[in-house]
Amino acid sequence: MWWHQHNLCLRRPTEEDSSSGDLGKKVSVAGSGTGRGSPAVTLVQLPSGQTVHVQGVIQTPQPSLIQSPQIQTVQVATIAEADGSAESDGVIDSHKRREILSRRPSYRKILNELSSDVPGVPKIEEEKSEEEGTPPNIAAMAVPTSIYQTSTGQYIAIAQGGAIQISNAGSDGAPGLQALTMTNPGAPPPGATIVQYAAQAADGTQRFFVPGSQVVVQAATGDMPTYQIRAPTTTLPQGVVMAASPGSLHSPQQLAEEATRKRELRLMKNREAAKECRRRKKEYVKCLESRVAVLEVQNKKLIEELETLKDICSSKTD
DNA sequence: AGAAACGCGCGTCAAAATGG
DNA sequence: CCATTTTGACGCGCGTTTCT
Repeated sequence: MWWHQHNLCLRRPTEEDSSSGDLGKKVSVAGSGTGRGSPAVTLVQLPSGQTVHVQGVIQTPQPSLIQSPQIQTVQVATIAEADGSAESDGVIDSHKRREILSRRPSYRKILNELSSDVPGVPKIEEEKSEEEGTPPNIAAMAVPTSIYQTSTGQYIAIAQGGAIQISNAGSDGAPGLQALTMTNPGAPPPGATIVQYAAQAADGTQRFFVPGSQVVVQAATGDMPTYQIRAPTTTLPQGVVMAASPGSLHSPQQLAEEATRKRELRLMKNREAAKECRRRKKEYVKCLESRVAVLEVQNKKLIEELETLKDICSSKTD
C-alpha cells in the first residue's frame, strides 16, 4: 500500500517544531481576530505559498482528507499484529500482502469529492491540457483536431479545414512542418486519437492509417518525405491490415503483428496513465500536507486557549 | 576522489476499481 | 460481465548528498 513506501514520508513535526511555532515547512500565522463569541479567522501561510483561512478555534469538524486512509491503516496494523507471525515483519511476499490489504479509493475521487466540500481544494481535471504530450512544434500551430504519431516517431496533425501537418518528433532543430491539403476535406471522426496501423509497404512507401476513410502514404526516398492522402480501398497493399477490422486477420504472422501492436498500444497507454497517476498522487500528498499544516495551527491555538482558560480559572479560585 | 546512501521519476506488471 | 482505467509494487537508472 502506498503509505508503506519509503519514498512517501509526511514529515512528522518534532517537539521542537511545535514549541517554537516552526512547523517544519514554515507555516506562518498571519493574524487572528479572537473576539469571543464570534468566529475567529486566522490566516495560515502554507509551505506552498497558499494562504488558508482557518475559521475559529472551536468549529464543526471539517471533512478530512486523511480520514479513509487512516482507517485503513489502522485495519492493516491490526491484521499485522493479530497475525503475530513472521509474515508481519517483512517476510510476507507481495502477493499475500495484496490479498490482505484492502484498496483505498482513487486520488482523483478523493480530491474531487473534497473539492466539492471544501472550497480552495483544486479539482483534478478530467483530461490533460491539449499541449501536454504533444510535440512543441505541433502545439504552436493552428489548433489541430487530431494528432497522430507514426511508427517512425513523426507526428501528423489534421486541422479543422482538412490541412495536414507533419513534423518530426526529434527536437534537434526539427525542420518546419510540411503542410498538405486533403483532396476531400472534412472533419475527421471525433474521438479518434491515435494512428491505427503503420506499415512498410511493398513499394517502399510507409503508410499509416488514420481513423476514417483516408490513408496517409509516405514515400520512402528523398530528403524531404512526401505524403499523400488516398482512399484505403484503392491502395491497401498486401500484408497491410486495417486494425479496425481484426476479423480479416488470418495468418499467424498477422495475428502476431496484431498482438504486438495491441501490446504496444496498451503499454503506451499505461505509461501515460502511470504518469498521470503519479501526478495525482503528488497532488494528493500536497493536499494532505496542507491539511496537516492547518490542523497543526488549529491544535496549537486550542492548546493556547486551554492554557488561558486554566489561568483564568486558577486566578478566580485564589 | 570515490563509494555508499538516498531520493526521485520512469516503465512495467498485476490486480482492484470503474463504467457501460 | 467485460473492457478500460487506476494504482500499488517492483526494479532500474540517474542525480545529489553524505561518508570515508
